Amino acid sequence: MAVTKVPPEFTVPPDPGEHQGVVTLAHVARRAGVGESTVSRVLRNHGSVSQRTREKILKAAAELHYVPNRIAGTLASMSSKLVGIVIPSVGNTVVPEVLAGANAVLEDAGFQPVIGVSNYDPVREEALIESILSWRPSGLMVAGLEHTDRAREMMKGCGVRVLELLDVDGEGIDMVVGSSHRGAGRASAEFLLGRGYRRIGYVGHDMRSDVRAGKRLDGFRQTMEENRIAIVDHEFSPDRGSSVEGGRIGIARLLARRSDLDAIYFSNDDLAIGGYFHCLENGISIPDDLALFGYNGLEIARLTPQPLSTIRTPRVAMGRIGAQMLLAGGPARVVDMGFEVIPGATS
Amino acid sequence: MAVTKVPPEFTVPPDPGEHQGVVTLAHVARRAGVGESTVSRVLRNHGSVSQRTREKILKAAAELHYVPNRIAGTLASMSSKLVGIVIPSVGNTVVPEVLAGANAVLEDAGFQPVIGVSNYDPVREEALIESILSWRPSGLMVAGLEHTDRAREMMKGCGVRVLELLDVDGEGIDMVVGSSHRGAGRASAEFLLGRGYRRIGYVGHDMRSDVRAGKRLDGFRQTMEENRIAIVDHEFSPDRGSSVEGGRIGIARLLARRSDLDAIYFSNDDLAIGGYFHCLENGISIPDDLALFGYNGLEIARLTPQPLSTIRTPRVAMGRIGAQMLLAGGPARVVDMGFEVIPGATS
DNA sequence: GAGAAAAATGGCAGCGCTACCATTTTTCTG
DNA sequence: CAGAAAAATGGTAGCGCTGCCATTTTTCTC
Repeated sequence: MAVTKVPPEFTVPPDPGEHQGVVTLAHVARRAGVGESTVSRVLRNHGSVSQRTREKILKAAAELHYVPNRIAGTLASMSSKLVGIVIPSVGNTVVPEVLAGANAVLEDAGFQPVIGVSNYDPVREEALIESILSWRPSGLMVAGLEHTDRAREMMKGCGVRVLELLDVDGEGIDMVVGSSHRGAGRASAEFLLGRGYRRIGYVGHDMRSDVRAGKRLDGFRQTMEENRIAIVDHEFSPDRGSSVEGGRIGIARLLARRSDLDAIYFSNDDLAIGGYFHCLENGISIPDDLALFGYNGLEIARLTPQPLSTIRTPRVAMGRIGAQMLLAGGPARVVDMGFEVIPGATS
Repeated sequence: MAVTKVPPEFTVPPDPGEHQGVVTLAHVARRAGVGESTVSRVLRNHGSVSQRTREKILKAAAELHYVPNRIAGTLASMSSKLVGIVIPSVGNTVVPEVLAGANAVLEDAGFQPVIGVSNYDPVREEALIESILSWRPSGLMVAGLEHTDRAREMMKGCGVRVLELLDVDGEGIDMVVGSSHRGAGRASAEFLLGRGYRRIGYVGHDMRSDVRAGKRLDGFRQTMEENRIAIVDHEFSPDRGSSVEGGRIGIARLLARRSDLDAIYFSNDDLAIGGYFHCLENGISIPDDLALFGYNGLEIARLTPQPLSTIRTPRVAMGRIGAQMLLAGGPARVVDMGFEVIPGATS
């Protein structure tokens, strides 16, 4: 059987609707009987055009179902309406909130987010940053302050404003909006010590990937040491990322080893809720038998039968303010949004 | 005081790093002493180039910190490595999972997602679709089958492959990957009726915005009616979107009116968990006094002291398979990914 | 109503890259 | 080693739009 050579015009995907190539600005101009630049002015609402031609052009554009090509527009104007966003994960409850705050601002300003997910992997993050920068965004938002050397270099030298989110403990590249995790850790320790707890355990997840959880533990430890008290024991859930299940498993293992703990500090609310469920199920009375403390101030942690003791950060506001700063483009600076200790009922 | 006219070169944002305009492919070509097309071939790894020149070019590119301009590349090649994604919300636990599945596939194929969030508003969705189409993506993923007429028209006529996610109950535009919500509603009713529950209430959130929740209720009602049993009473939480709190409030109100219910069907797991917490707090014994049933099969719903009775859908797989189909570009078709009833311990 | 100012409009050169073709160089063949 | 085939390379016309400038038209002003 002979091999049939397919003519090139049949290899392109079949396009529904009978159009010979897509409608361009030139088509609209011809149809409206005006010059291209006039059409461009009308569509961007920029420059002066008489009411009559404006209507003529709008009519022609609508009739042709014209959709402007922003790729071409961006290339020509050398300024894009794209903003790059690199986040460590989407599953996480925290990131979507920041994203929501940022997105609201970006959308109002006509910007479109281009998103990359690093899965807490710095190497992947580096690749994503490079890839996103190749879209020549007007700004770049990344989570955290820790990046590979090459990633930092790219972000410094690309001529694009960069905003680092969610953390202020460290050296920023350009603009930084977040809160102190070390400080949150210290505040957590102070809170538990202040309530008289002395035999405190820790349940966390993989520190290598989640640097910020590591910083919290750091701060926590530091304050404990300053009070000459040690963390009795700790358990790291093997789970990738944070999860309720990790908390359940972690607390079970920890309590199996140490039955004399009076409080447990969790690396975040997800784990803490898992721990809380474990206690509910096993008749461990909270906070009398055992106190629990988390981090994040998730909605659900406030709605459990006993609200969780935790620390809340203004995540939506971080996203919002971060995006505003990025678009406004002022001088490089660090904004510490602070945090709030939520006493709850589990400590 | 005289007005100082600022020379144009000082009105551009100050760029860190001393570069006179950004490095372009032409710079790399000059530095490597070769033609532009050769550089392009090397950088895209496409076409034949000798080892010697390849190395020369790569070296030059690295030395100049060259970052390709994909905007220009896309315009020239008329095919982009962008995929548009329109989602109803980010806060929702469901969407991130689908996103994660899709993103994994997209990234492996070198695509970058451009995301828009509609907040369950069809008008906003329409605007987002238009906006995203103007970036000339290679594909478009949208949540759900319900769109404004103009949105449908744009998606049909734009020559871009479209994938509708999360639902199969209705007419699709091009490709569809999801599961039946009406079917899930029916299965939920069958399950509860099969276990002998007869006095069933419903707690849901705003149906107008979340069409899929409405479809589930529809299917649920239908099966109930076929069995000559009516939903005793219902409560719609006024909350925007789904939330644990809405469930708590809803169940409280419903039980205040009707103390004789033996089961409650929730529009989703978030609400159901809220309901569950309410029961825990008020000493309502589950499932003896009252049975609970949700929808989604969230991780957390499986880890409460009593696992929630619910329905799970393969969301990550939906995202993954959807993205694969979109990139592969086969014929238009509908893939029903089905669902699974999780008996749990709350019914 | 002439002359000036302001508003409206069109023309066209790029933006940085890729696709295509032409040309040069290298590698095969017998 | 000539001649052909294959590999390597360069030149260049756009992709669709915007920014700038030149030109035309309208609106003031006295």
